[in-house]
Amino acid sequence: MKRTRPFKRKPKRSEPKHREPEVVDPRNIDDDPVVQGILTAISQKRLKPGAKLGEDKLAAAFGTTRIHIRQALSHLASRKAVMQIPNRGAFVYRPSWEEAQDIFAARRIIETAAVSAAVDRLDKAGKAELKAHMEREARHDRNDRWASLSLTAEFHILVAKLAGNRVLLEISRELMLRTSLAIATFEQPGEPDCSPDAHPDIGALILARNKAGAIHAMHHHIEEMEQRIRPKKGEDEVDELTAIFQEIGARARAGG
Amino acid sequence: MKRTRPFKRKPKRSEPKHREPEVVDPRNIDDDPVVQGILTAISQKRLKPGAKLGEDKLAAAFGTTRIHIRQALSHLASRKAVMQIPNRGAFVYRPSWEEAQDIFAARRIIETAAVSAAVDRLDKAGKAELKAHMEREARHDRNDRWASLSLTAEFHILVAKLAGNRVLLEISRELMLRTSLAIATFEQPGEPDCSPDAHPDIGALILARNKAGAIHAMHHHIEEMEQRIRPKKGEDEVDELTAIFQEIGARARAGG
DNA sequence: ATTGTACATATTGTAGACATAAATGCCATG
DNA sequence: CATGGCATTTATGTCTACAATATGTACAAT
Repeated sequence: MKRTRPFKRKPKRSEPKHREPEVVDPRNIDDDPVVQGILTAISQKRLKPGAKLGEDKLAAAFGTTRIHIRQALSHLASRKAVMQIPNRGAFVYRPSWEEAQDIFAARRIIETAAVSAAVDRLDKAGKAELKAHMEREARHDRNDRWASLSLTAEFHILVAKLAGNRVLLEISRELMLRTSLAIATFEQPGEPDCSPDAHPDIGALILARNKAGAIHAMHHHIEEMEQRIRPKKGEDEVDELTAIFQEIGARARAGG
Repeated sequence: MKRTRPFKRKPKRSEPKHREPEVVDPRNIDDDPVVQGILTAISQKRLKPGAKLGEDKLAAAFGTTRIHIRQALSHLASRKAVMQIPNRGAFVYRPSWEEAQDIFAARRIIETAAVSAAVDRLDKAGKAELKAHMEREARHDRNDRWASLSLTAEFHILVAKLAGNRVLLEISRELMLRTSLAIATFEQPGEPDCSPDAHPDIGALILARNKAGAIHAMHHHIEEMEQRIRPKKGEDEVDELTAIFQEIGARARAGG
């Protein structure tokens, strides 16, 4: 070493100047490969609602440590993609029947508004994007279930993107994911998520700048999706039990 | 001990039966006192956008360890209440000007829909709640800034609650918080967040079941809020710099 | 046969220590 | 007087080990 300082000049640092963060790239946890992986697995329905997400197994699968897994899981929990239970672990989120209905209702509100804005703002680039997507969706292999699921989701995301509101886009993304969980929980086996003809119709109406028509078509489309799910009998029994126990628990907390 | 078992009967466990979680209380990270504390501090504008949230300081302030703080911060980051920057720490989120506008636009869409649903579903209990809130808001101490802020936020939350859609309610909560960050970032000093007469008007229209009128009033109210904020000159310069540096960074990454 | 108890195991939660990166202050140099 | 390098300090990121909790199995008791 060149020189040791014999003593500290200013032992107490002068009030650390709080420089606010200006020119930096904020970390985006959504780019985390673990988060991405779990999300795509869920939206492709390879992970079913209620499936256990063990930390060790995930760590081994993704080749990282438990810390990253924990961070990813807690992020997914705050987006209601997984449910965390103390000392038991993380599970793929399973919405209740009421929540499923609320999700569809929220989507009706938000996506009809998105369609409206998309029609208003439609420009050349937007038209091109929309046409490109519609072509891809028209001639994709319908037997490839995973591709179908991805494409149908992308259509709704694309409409939200064309609306030009990033906040609404984030919300739509989240609702899309929760929709696929709702469908996975309550679907009748074998039916597709979206009816195959709805997207071309909506797309064409947007391209034609038929605002009222497009809004109506989107509303109807989401309504149709909702009508494909049914509350499961077994679920109702469980919900009944849950309600009973919750009431008991509440009484216990209140009474003493 | 009573007896030691000489050997294991089944050394390999028979495929752990996956019991799905049914009757359990999922952890709600929102109940965490750290999360609560930071959120209320933000919505009361005691923490300003850009303020640094050091882990050690928070741990000391809340009397807990860094682990809990980290969890809370990462949760808040995924709700866009704080921004995390690698190796620098967490800061109270500061929305961009575009984001602020998008937030208000999203609120116009969602809260007008909420008002509409609230009018449809209004029952005795709802009327009572609404009246009770309006009275509290009418005769609160206008000099108590924190109480005012809480009350005005509660009105919007109450309307979302009356709409009877929990998903929409969560979204509204999140947008409320982000609104207060947007206002804190771009407000003209000294002006209140909400105009004082708007809430009684909207409440009266809901009580009168005047759906169209209530929707229009809510729309106008949010528009008015939005018109109180202005892009800051300094911010624009910074944004310009940010854009430049981001471009440079992207070029560097692309070029090698 | 079914229920209750105790131990074994697996998994999650937590704490502390260590590694690493950014920010600050000091000092030399132009 | 301003600027740039160097060392120190502070703060964050990560790992490892241990503790706490729940689950599963075997066995005893009714």
